[in-house]
Amino acid sequence: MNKEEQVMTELWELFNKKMWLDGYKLKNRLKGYNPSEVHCIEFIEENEDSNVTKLAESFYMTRSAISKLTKKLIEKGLIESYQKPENKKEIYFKLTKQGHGVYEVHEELHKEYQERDKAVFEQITEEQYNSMLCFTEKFNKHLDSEIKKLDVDVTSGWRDNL
Amino acid sequence: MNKEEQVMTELWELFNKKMWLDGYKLKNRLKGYNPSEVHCIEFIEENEDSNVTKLAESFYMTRSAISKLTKKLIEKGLIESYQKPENKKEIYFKLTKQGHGVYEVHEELHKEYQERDKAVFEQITEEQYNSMLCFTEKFNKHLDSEIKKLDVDVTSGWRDNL
DNA sequence: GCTTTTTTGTGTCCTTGTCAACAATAAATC
DNA sequence: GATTTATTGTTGACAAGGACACAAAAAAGC
Repeated sequence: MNKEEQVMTELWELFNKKMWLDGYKLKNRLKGYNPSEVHCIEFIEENEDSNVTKLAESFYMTRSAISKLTKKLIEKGLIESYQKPENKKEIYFKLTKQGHGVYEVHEELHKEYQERDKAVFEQITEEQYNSMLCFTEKFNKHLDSEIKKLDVDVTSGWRDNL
Repeated sequence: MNKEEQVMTELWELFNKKMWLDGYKLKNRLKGYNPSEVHCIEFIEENEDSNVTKLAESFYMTRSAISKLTKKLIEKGLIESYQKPENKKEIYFKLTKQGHGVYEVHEELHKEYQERDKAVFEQITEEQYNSMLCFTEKFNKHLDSEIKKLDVDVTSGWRDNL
């Protein structure tokens, strides 16, 4: 295996493990809420005037899926929707008090993850950080342009733009 | 945002994009097969005597899901199962000719991905590679030990070991 | 201004994966 | 060697998300 493959493989495993582990902790701490819901709450808190489309773009999911997810969050009383007088089409979301409670717990959890992984990051030198950031930035830009080339809406079904 | 968060965030985005993009290409090239199926075929080809449990562990999925996936692959004529005379419990899988055809196409696709992303990897110095591999290896080992601490079976439902 | 196109959100059907319970076999314990 | 425990794979009910089609509103073109 060449180094390129090796890096990608290791990153793949890393992500699977971290997602599994974080999800496991989350389900134990926030019973009744799954990672998607919490992730959604996090985004709404941190991005003003978020709507179905913005959430879908950010999560690389369909608008359909987000529409159902937000509906459920409204029913659970975690978020509420609002509109602006000048636009009758777009529907925005914000957290309720209860939703904010979930957000806070998740923030704590996030700190716990960092604490848990501190041992790893402490060993990373400034230079190594820069190497990685250099790599991730380049790769992200590259993928953005490749996705753009397709001229496809990331938030809709496959055939929409074929 | 500190560097640690920055790295993780960028890696997260990178993976979402790459998975979306590769999945998109795959669905166009191998119509009728989805990423899970192809991923499964790939693993079976590259790991002798793979069974439901090994697949589940590797994919961080439940045995239940893999059981259904392999069943479908058998029905589609892409893989076949076999047993060993000394063990009546474990069921192993291998590819059929048709399955091997799919494997080959996926290999080509994989090379295309590499070709597509070559521009990024060419800019990475040997030293930067080593930095990243150092990081991923440490992190992977760390996560392995954290998962092991829980003493939970990754391939079964959440409550099995609680 | 009126028509056409795009954007935004939703509903229905279908696929995929989890959860939980289960049977069959193997391994461990006594 | 018999009994208990763990492993392996399967199934059915359910939940999450995608595919597709649609209506309503906004934006663009004329």
